[in-house]
Amino acid sequence: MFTLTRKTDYALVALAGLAESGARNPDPISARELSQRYHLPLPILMKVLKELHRAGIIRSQRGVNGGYALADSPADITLGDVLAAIEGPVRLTACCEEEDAHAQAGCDLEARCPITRSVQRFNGRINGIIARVTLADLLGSEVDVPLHAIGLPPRRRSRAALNARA
Amino acid sequence: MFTLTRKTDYALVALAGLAESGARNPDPISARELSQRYHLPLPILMKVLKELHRAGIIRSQRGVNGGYALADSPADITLGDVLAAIEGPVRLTACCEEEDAHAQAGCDLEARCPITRSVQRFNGRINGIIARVTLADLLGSEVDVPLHAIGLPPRRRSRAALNARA
DNA sequence: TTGATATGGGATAACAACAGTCCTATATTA
DNA sequence: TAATATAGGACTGTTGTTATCCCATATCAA
Repeated sequence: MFTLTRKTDYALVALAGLAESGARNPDPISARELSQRYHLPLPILMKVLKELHRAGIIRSQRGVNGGYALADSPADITLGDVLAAIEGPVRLTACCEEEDAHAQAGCDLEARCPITRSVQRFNGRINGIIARVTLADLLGSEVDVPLHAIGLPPRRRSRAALNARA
Repeated sequence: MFTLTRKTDYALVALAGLAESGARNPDPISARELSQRYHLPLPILMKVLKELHRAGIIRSQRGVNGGYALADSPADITLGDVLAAIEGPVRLTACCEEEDAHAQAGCDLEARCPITRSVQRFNGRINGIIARVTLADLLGSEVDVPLHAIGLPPRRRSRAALNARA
């Protein structure tokens, strides 16, 4: 279904909160405060924030009055960064390994597979897109901007629509 | 991770096989033959083919010399059709319900969520893209064609790369 | 120095989705 | 009638997600 995990949801909301707040105030925000502001379950949010910190997306301040703040400008934090931090690298199939890895582990039909090349190329496109959508885009409801000049042929009718007609 | 399920993998390979074969020969191909040709596990492949048939993507012929064939030209079968048939509709989050549905079921932070609109828009973009990538594209290793004029700003360095530098 | 606050790093268990197997019914052909 | 092949669904083991909890460490203020 291509659905984001709930942890990723929480991560995006929390990052949006940090971005909005950080624009006005340099003080870090605690997990508890974020949890209350957006009604996110505290234990899971804490876990998510730890993972974002480990990935270098946010910086932390321990102790009283501590909390988290973005490590970079919202325009420099991408959806790809967040997905990689929470869910791991985006790979459509097992044959879409990272460049450096010893590729093609697991799939034994590789040799005669008619779609490996295309799937790998499409996987690259997806990674290219999520590497360009930034937190600033998500905040500004400007997702259309980085994607609007996409230049594709007209959208096809869905199969469901075709069947409904018959 | 955005990973396709194995059933979707099998579906795409099987459809590619049907497309290639159907271009030369109108006879249907059995599940067993597809299984042998591409080394796909037969029981799961049979299940997948049934689901593709129920979705109207392929047509079937029962009995001796029976099997499956594409219901349409490869240029008219989209990745979106296949994903919807095997994995259900593509939704990034719970707040990306189908247009007709009674939306926003489940997420209780909806009201103050800072990213709902943008995520919904991005979800729409993804559905637009998978509705334009066809089986013919996947077969012809021409996925670049429908996506190449994407006109996006340069790809950003990944966070991992930035951290490695430090 | 002590206590309160907050993050850092796991360990662990409940739950849902996926992957895979199996059985029976139905249709078609030889 | 026998063999082949799809139609439909029940069922189970595995995996990944979701969620909770515990203890260690750092910081600040009284």
